[in-house]
Amino acid sequence: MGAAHGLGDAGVRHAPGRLGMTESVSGEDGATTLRTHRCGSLRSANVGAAVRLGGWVHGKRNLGGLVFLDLRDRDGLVQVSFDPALVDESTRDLAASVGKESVVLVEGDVVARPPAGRNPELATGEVEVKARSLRVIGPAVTPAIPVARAKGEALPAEELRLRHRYLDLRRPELQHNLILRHRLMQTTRQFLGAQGFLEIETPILTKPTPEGARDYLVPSRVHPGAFYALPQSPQLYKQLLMVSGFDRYFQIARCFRDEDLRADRQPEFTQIDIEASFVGPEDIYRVAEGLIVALWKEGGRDIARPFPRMRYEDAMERYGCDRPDLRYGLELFDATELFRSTDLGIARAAIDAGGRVRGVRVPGGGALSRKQVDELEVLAKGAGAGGLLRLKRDGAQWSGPVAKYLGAGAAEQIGMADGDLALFVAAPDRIANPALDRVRQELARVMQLVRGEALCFLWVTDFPLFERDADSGALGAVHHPFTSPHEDDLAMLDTEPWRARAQAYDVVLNGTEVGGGSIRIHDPELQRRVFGLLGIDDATAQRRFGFLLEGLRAGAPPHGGIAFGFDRIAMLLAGAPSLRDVIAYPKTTTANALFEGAPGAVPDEDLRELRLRRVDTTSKE
RNA sequence: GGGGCUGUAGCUCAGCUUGGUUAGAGUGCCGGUCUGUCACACCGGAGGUCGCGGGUUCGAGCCCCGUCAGCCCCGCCA
Repeated sequence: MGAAHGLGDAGVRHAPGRLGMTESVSGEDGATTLRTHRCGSLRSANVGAAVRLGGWVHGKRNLGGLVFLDLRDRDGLVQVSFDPALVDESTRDLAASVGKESVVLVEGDVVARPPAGRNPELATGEVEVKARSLRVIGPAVTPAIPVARAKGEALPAEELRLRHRYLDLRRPELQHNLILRHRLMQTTRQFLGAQGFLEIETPILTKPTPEGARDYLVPSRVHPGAFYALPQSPQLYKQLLMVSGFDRYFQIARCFRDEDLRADRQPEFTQIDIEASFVGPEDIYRVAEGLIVALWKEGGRDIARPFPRMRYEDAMERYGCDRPDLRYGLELFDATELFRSTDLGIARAAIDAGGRVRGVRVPGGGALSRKQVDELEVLAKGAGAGGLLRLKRDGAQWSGPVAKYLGAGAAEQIGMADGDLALFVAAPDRIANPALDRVRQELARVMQLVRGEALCFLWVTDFPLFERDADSGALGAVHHPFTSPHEDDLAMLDTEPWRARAQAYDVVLNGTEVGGGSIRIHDPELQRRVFGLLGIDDATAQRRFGFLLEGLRAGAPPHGGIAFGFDRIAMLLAGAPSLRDVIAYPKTTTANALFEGAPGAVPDEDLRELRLRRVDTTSKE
């Protein structure tokens, strides 16, 4: 945080290629008929120039005879001085009386500041503008929330920041975030365009799909009682573009899902959507890695490729998670054999029921307090585990509830060194995996195992094609119903389809999924079989996805693709704590738009035209 | 659908544990002094539906119930 009124990011500002200064966006200087430069772009090289500036009054210092204004625009701040020797009294009085956040036009001369008067915390701190004239052309009422903040001053409540978004967006931090977002979009277009990908837009008003997330619905006026849906993704459209022969497609696509929000989840969000024909997974990996390298480079980070890969099966076994954070170790291991012959009831019961005992070795974990381990157990239980078994080594001493059940030498087999801790969950994998995953992540946090700014990218491959509902046994698609089975597992579709792998893959960064995709089914018969396994009969498939099946029958090339969460990437590269900080006008956790007040009521006559009627929902069901 | 945290001056917060005089601080805002500040400094002033509704009580910012909003999490997100 820079000193000057929280203008911020002083360290970043001077790092070449990082911050969205004029030069790095498009090379223009902002000159118009009303101004010659942007305020924040002035440097020592401009000394001697007569300039006209337009900007917002960021701060004001009135020393009596001498008045300073800090003038701000998207490039930054510059100090403007009103010296009684150079301006008449009325101009100086105007400068002294202008309200913060007013828009003014200033004419003046760029001068070098005397050495003692320089401000090293300001990019323009070597110079100032000595004003000759001032016009207040956009007077501002006192801002409801501060734009300029003192060092260490807290942000206003997020509710107010969203309500007065036009003010919040004036803050240099958010200006930086949106400028970065712009640059990432340009990088995407440039990179994919150069690879022969065509940017093609697909409809926003689409056909409702009962599968997957809830749709946002739009009533049709021309077809009373019928609805469009806003797209959850352009999936089917892009597959049909492949059928049409466009070969390589991309879109920076807005997508909509009517589900509950999180800090990293908005009801409308942006994906980099990619699809290509005559490809296998390797082709997608190559393009995706190239794009990611380009995006992170634009964000100021160099990353190595190719990314390491891990099969889904191995990720679950070693980390209990399909998007493991590889910035730290703490791999899981199987201790079933150690416990099989013991009298430890919990372990025996779990093993007899077909489960396993798996655990995590924690080097130096003996230093954790009883309370800290108790808290880990709370997390494990919250994730569904019955408990967390503890074993601790202190010199030659073994302690913890598990110690006395293990035979001689058993503890050594676990490979624990002096001062180590081991934590076990005895349960079937579907319970142990999420529990150990939580424990592992919390251990990394508590023990501060993540240091520096490591970027651990990873491909997770060979996801299962289906997941089985724990109660009904019904199959659901892990990725989506159009995902191609692994060619080696096609035979399993008739015998044990739940074991079949998919040609599906995710890109994971530090435990966060940044993208995912698959090779699609291009054979209409195979697509019908997969629909069938998913419980979608021919008639239903025809009704919902007839246009896809029809397209596949019209001569479909093998194709596949991937989609990246663009907002999430922007958030990561901006170092922002929330998706809301990289979206100009985001929604709240109840999907409200506080600034413009959406969603809103509509007049009854509009509803009549749509053949809709308001229904009283006050009585709870 | 469920759980947690928060809501007091324009903004950020204290006051709530243990109900009791006129609800405070910093900042911002308004007025004044000040010619090199950059969190300018100094002097003075205005500014409150304690989110909203109900209840308990002689008395509620504080206790209870409900409700609204924001944030975080679980479910959900093919």
